[in-house]
Amino acid sequence: MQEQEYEQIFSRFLAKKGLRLTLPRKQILDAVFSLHSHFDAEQLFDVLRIRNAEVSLATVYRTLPLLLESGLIQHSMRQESRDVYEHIFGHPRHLHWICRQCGSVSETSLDDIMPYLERSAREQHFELEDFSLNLMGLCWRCKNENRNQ
Amino acid sequence: MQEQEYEQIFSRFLAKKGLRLTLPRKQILDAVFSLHSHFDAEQLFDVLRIRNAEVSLATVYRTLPLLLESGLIQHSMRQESRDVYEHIFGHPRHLHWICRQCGSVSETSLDDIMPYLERSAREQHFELEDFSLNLMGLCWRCKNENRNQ
DNA sequence: GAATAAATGAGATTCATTCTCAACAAGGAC
DNA sequence: GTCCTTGTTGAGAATGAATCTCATTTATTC
Ligand SMILES: [Mn+2]
Ligand SMILES: [Mn+2]
Ligand SMILES: [Zn+2]
Ligand SMILES: [Zn+2]
Repeated sequence: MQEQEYEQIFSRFLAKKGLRLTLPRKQILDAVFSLHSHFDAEQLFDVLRIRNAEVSLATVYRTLPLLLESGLIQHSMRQESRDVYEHIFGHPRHLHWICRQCGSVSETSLDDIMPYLERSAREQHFELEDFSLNLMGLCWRCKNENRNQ
Repeated sequence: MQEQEYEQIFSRFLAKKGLRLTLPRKQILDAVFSLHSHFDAEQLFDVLRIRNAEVSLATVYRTLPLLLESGLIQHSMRQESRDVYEHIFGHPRHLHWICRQCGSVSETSLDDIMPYLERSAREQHFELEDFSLNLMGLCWRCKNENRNQ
């Protein structure tokens, strides 16, 4: 398999910090990019086990902040008292609509909103690094379901 | 002291659920509205102790979801692995700029953004109940500080 | 091939939050 | 009033995601 671009990015990021792209880190990285949805630490750990990667949960927890700092993943939301992430390299930023009843999450574009946030950041001389916009309520499905009762 | 409007609101909310505005709940409510900044459960508990209200921490944790559901407070952010709230009754919604270095939080208006969110919610038939928009990065202060080193 | 610094797994620990449970109050029916 | 149901509370136990400790291993530098 050819070297992925995300691997180069992570490897360079690590090198800049005097760290190395070890096998466990590479396996975690690959697992993260094998997933195409939101995940928490435990789910990522499960994926690693399925892929026969011998990585401990401690190392998963240790690697997540590195992936965050490298910009390859983002912290997306907190659900059921777990931190939820997703990879963002190669994906446009988006916002999350979270149904409080069924827990479903859907995504929409940030295009309309970004310019305002960027302008506001500039006005305050705030160096924006990351952000999250999560909207809670009832999805159309649950809304209808509630109505029919 | 005259009865506060928030008390009426909370009382009615509770009644609708078959619950009562007991003394501990009233004391928690008053403590929440005596604060004019973000707070977490422990900080609220401290305020209650200072005000000589004999309320247990368990009751604080039990009352926060009720206050949330009543719409009197909102969950503002998560900081240092604590859930942070603030009362919103009588305050305009706003977004948070959180400095990752000094931990400071500043607020700006949501006016520019709200219409887009509301339109987007309508388009998806999503019933929006709550949301949070938190922006992480470096405040101007920390940005300058880092530059001068 | 020493010396140094980073990395790891296993298991212990932390600590915000939730749960359990026994005791207590409020309110309605009679 | 008493009985009964339901809600409320404090104290302390339990939970569990996330972090930390430490002994051991691995890579890098000189
Ligand atoms: Mn997403
Ligand atoms: Mn605020
Ligand atoms: Zn739903
Ligand atoms: Zn700062």
